[in-house]
Order: sequence, then structure tokens, then C-alpha cells
Amino acid sequence: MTRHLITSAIPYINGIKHLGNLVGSQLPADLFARYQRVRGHEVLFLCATDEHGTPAELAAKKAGKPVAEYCAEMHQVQAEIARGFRLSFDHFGRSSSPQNYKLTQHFAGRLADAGLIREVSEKQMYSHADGRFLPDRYIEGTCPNCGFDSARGDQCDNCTKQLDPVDLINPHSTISGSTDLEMRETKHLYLRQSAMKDQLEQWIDTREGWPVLTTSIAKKWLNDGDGLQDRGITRDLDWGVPVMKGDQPWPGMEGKVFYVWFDAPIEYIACAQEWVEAGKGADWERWWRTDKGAADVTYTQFMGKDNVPFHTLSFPCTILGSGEPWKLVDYIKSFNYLNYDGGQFSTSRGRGVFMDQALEILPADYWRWWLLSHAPENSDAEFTWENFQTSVNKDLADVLGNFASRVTKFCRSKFGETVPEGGTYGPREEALIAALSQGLAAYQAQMDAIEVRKAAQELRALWVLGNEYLQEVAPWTTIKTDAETAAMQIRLGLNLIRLYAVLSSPFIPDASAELLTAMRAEGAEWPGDVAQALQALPAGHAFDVPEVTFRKITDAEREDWQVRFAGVRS
RNA sequence: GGCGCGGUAGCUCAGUUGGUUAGAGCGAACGACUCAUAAUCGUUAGGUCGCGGGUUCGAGUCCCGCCCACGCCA
Repeated sequence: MTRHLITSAIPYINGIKHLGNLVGSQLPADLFARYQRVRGHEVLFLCATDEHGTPAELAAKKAGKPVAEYCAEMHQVQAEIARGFRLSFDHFGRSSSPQNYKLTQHFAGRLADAGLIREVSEKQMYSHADGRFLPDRYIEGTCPNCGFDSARGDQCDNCTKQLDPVDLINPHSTISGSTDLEMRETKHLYLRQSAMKDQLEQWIDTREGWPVLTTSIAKKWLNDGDGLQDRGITRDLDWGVPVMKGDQPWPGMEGKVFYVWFDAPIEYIACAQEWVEAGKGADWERWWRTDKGAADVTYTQFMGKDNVPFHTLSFPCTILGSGEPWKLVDYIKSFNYLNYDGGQFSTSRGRGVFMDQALEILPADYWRWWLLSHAPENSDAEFTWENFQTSVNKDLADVLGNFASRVTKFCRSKFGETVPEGGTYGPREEALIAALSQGLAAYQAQMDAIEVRKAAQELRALWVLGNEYLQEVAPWTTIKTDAETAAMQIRLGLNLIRLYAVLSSPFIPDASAELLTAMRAEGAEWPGDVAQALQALPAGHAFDVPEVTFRKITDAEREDWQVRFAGVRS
């Protein structure tokens, strides 16, 4: 038995995520966690909401609520939707937890002691009307380069020129619209990533088998321009982890908080503490401290490509820089983007399908299957309703669902709702078992390697083997002349349903459970030996004919959804 | 502009360290079957592997240049 620590990138708190966000981290992480669990390994699967920063404050303000209250509510909303998608987190934490406050401050203190933090004085735009410093992108004005009148403080969207807020003509706050702005001196802490550059690069260079996407992004940041840059880790905000040096005040940093990107990854660790606090576990250190039992843990992170720099460089810099024996990530699985029907999913424009809407129109398994079997691993992928419809109808309804249906219904009509007795395997059965064994090995190999799409293909191939067998031995014909052999064929078919339910559980957990219930299966152990697994339901074992496991998506539905999700979210 | 990832059959994609006739699923055509969610199974369909050079006995698979799409640029 091995031990797997698995984390998904933590979704930001300000609203419900779309399917692109889901398939980029939480869903594949869940697939892997479920797989490792069913293989009998020990798993700790963690996720949380990322709650700090200006966007959260603004979203709360828009909702007319105190930010803490807003975050607490949105956390509940996201947790509920995660349950809806059957995301099997051992704990779904919050980056605003007391545990994360303390741990973030602890890391800052350690990094300061190690000489990895420097203070920098800089000038930043302050808005009197808003009573706060404004991040560059919350300032707009006329571009000095092209005259575009809605250029942002960091960059002009029209001519793409990189800007500084002071360059803008007639700058104003996008929050209040106020033009009462002034440049003020402010002091911030910077993480000296540059001092850790060689150590980080050596670490990256020695990682084996990481996705190209992961290492190429990391190396780009390590070597681009002047190399890895130091990074500001504090902000002039109210909402966040107060800047402290361990448990001591940090002179000159009063009223400031840590930048969201500093405290968010630390939440991975704090989340394990929350997990213990919630009474779900006894010891978080054996997952996170290599000096306290975590040396044999395999740690895998899942994320979209936009998160790669922080997970390959910034967070490892924090971990390594602390000089403490924290568990470092072993494998980083990163994903490209999922596009929507010829364009991008857009949270701000409400384009595409959001997680809550998806569950309103179809059960989780339909989405899980399509998303995972089309995961954007090697390049950006595209969601279209046509593809979704054919994929779901063909793979789930026709190949898997109908298999369970044809076997159980045939059995009911000829033998009753009991596994029939009699007959013995012949060469065709041995061949099937050999093919299944080979296919199972291939499936496991892809799952072990976290090759999500390929694993889905292998799983589907196993389903197809059942239909091929049935078609070839044709028990509906056999039974006319040889009832014993037909009984054996159907007994095998019934056991295949159970086997498929077990093997499919990481992808489609609800359907898996439904089929196991229908077959009245005692256990759902992962098969060590296929032949043996196909004896699990013995002659005389009673079962129920399952309801339609997967229904088909009609053309009318598809057309309706195409229109409904094309534009602005209602 | 710099960098990154791609450009393979109508569609979605696989193609290991370069090597016999470039693969899968879907769609399409034809056939088989009739237990089943009008499902299933079989056969077939011949794509200049973005373009142009180069290395090699031999390149989709390496090198150079170009074109196109997408993304990132703290």
C-alpha cells in the first residue's frame, strides 16, 4: 500500500466556476484520488476555496455583504456544487481559516529568518474616495500611446502596450469612478525568489516524467529575461492574512496583508490541519512533514496551466526556503484550457456552461465522462454540444448502459432475476478473459500515469469487449438448442456488469454504485485476477434489472442548450 | 515583439529512443443479428502527416526557414 497526497488547485471564491475550471484541476484530481482509493491505497485528497484579495472584496461589496460573510456563503455554495459533481475531497477547506493565517505567518517568519525576504518601498496609486490603494488593473484612463480611453493601469487592451498607472491620462478608479487619486509611498515585502533560483532550477531539472507543459512553463519563468524575479508578497488591503513575522508583529507592515498568491498554496497544508480539526483525521503531519511520517508519501498536484508558475516556483521557494522538512510535490499534472463552442469560456461574460447549470440539466456522471475523456492534456480542447451529445449517447448509453440492459433483461425473460446455473467456459470465454486481462492492465497503466484521456479510451475498450462477446456467442440463439451454455454466457455477462461497475467507479461513481446495487454485489474490490472477479456473482445470486443507467440526449435538448448557453448568463 | 504549445482521414484525437503497407473513436457506406436504451457486432472507407528546404540507406518522428491557430509575458 502506498500513500497519496493529492491536491487540486483551489478555486477562487468570487462565484461559480465553469466547466473549463472543473476539468483543469478538481475533476482529474478526483479521478486520481478515487482510483488510488479503490486500488487500496491510502489517500488524502484536499481542496479549498481561495478567498483573499481585491476581487473577493469587490464581489462582496457588489453583493452588499461584509467580505467575511460573503466568503462564508460562497464557500458553502461551492462546497455544495462540488458534492454535486461527486468530488471526493477528504476536506474542502478555506484559505481564510485560522490555520492558514498562522501557517502563512509562520512561513513568512521562517523566510525572513533565512534572509529570503526584503523590504521594498514603492509608489502606488491611492484613491481617497475608495479609501484604499488600487491594484493597477483597477485604474483606467486614456492610453498615452494610442489614445484608447479605457486603458487599464497595467496594460492597454487596445494597443497591448504595458503601462504604469502614472502614465494614464485622466486616470480614475474603476471601483468608484473617482479621479481623486494620488501616488503614495508604501512599503512591501518581496520574496527573494532570485536567491533560490539555482536550487529551484536544479530541482525542476531532476524531475522525471513531468508533463512538458509543466516543465516548459517553469523553465520559461526561470530563464526568461533576467531570470526568476523576486515577487511582492504583501498588499495594502484589509481582507487577507495580516502580515506578521511568525507570531511577532512586523514593524512597518502594520495594516497590510499577505498577497493572495503567497497564502493560497500554504492552504494546502493548512487544509490538512482543518481536516484534523474537523474530526476527519488524526494526524496531518504524517502527510506533510517528512520528519514525521511523510517521507513515503507521493504528492501529486493538479492545476490549469495558468497556475503552473506558482506551483513549480513560488510555492517550492516558500517550502524550500523555510529550511523545514515539509513535503515537496512529486508530480505536477497540468492542463490546458477547455474552450467553448469556438471561443473561450468566460466567467465575466457568462459564456459557456457553469457548474451549477450543468448539474441542473444532467447528472454529474454525464459531465464527468465527457470532460475526463476529453481532458485538455496535450493542447487546448473544445466543448461543443454535438460532440457532447454523441459522446455521451454512444459511450455511456449505447456501449455501457445498454450492455447492462440487454444482459439483465434477457436473463429476466429466460431465467428469471437470478444468476443462472450450468455450463462451463469454452475457448471463447478464455479468449474474452485474456482480452479483459490485457485491457485491464492497459487501463491501470494509463491511470497510474495520470493519462486521463487514454485511460478513458482503455475503459471504453473494456466495455466494448463485453458487447463483442455477447454478439458473437449470441445467447438468444444458443438458448434454443443449449440452455446450459446460454446460462453460462449470461452468468458471465452479469458478472461483467459488476466488473464494469467496479472499474468505472473513478469516472462515473453514481452509475457505478447504481449498477452494483442492482447486481446486489457484496463488495466492489478492484480485481486482481479477472477470471476470479467474474465468479463474484455465483449461480443462484439474485439481482435486479437496473433502471436506464444513462439516458440519451435528444436533438431537441441539444439545440435548446446550444441557444440557452450561447450568450449572457441569465 | 519575445516565449510556449499545437497544425495528422469530414469531426475529436493517438502516433514510443527516426525504419516494413500512418492508427483509434465518432460520422458515412455496406452487411450480420434481433437479447437490448431503433441498441449491438463485422467489413469498407485510401489522409501530399501546415508549406519549403536539409541531414540520413530511410522522417509524421531530427535540423533550418516560413505560414496559420491558440496561449503566456509577473
